[in-house]
Amino acid sequence: MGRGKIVIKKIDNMTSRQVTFSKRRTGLFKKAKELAILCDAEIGLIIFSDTGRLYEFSSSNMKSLIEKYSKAKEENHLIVFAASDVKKEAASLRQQFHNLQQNHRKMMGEELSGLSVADLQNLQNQLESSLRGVIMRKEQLLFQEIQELDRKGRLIGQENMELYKKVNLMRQENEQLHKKIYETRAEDDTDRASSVRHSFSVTDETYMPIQLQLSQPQTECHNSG
Amino acid sequence: MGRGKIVIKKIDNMTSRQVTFSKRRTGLFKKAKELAILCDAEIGLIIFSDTGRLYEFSSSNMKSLIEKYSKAKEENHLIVFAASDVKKEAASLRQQFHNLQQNHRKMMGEELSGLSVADLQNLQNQLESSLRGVIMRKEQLLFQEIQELDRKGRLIGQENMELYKKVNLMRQENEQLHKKIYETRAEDDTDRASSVRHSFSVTDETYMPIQLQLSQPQTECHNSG
DNA sequence: AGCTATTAATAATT
DNA sequence: TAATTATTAATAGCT
Repeated sequence: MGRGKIVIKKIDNMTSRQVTFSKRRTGLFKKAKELAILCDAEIGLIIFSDTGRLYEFSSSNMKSLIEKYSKAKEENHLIVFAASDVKKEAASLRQQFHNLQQNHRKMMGEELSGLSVADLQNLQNQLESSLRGVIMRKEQLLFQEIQELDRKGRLIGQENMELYKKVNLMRQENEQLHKKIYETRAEDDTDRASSVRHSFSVTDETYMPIQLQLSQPQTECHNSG
Repeated sequence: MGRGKIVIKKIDNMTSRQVTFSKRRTGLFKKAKELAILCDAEIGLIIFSDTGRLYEFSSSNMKSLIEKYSKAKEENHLIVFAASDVKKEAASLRQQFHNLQQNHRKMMGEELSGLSVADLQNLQNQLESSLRGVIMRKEQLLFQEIQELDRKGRLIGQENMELYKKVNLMRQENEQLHKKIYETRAEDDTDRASSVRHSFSVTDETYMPIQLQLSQPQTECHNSG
């Protein structure tokens, strides 16, 4: 449709490129308009020239068209359409955050200058109430820990008792065995037997006090022979 | 460019409208592409058919083109371009708000179940510190108020003293006037003069104690005669 | 910017 | 729906 056929590639000559751009742009806009009217279509056309100039055509309203487009694309949905909503939410959040921060600062004992005596009394009551709650919770935890330690201590104490009973039994068995050896070998070797017997002996008390220290490993009881 | 010339108005016949839409849409896209290539332009074309179907062409990327367009328009700038930024900010604010809220709840003595004894101790220290600050501030305010009341009370007391002095002076003046009348009228009318004299008299004490109650209006002092 | 020879698009038709 | 074609519209190269 011109004096000669052309190949579709970038026009090198800047002047003729700009001329062609002007002509074809006009033609494109015209065709877009015609299509919109003839076929009752909604059309948006955005053109940036190579120099960065913006040319646009919209059969209705470009902003609403872009919003409609973004909605239709679904992926961009949030990016464009919900922008104002997000902005509102952000503003609201900023406000909420600010309020909470003010409140929190007051609770931290900062920025009290604007408060009346009544306000301060309320704040004091709140803090005292919170403090009571925190102390109560802390004491509850500490009490639970003490109970747990006590329970473990008792268990270990019982285990100790059992072990002491065993040790006592073994000591008695040992003594009897020593007696047998003493009776069999007559009276010529008293010293050696006595020394051996002493090396296996434990303290005479069968009573073992229950101790609550958990850090003492059980093995220490066996080693103390 | 067809078998006959046409006028640019909406095509009534639905079938031929759809056919024309299809043909011209193809042609429009082709021309848009050609313009983009020939003149190195950035082009975006959005078409919604009358049935609501979306057709689009972009020489580069539609999203970035829309962003560029919005930037160029300036008015729409925030709507599209800053959308992602706003979303990020909103998310960040949500997070910050949540953190602060958690923190605040703990300070309010709520939701302490997740805290260790050490955490609780820290919280207790913070609350005690805040409480000290609040009480200190409250006492400061109360002290200031007391000082102010004291100052006002003293002023009113002084005023009272002045007034009492005046009253006493007037009483003396009164008495002297009564004496003059008594001397002039001889001794025949003592009772009447005495009653009149009594109606103008005030209490004998010239001493007036300074009172700090502000709620008592000054007029009451005068009435108590 | 305007002109026009020529190509490209497309309306009507099959 | 797709292809054909007569006709109009667009425009490349020129002035």
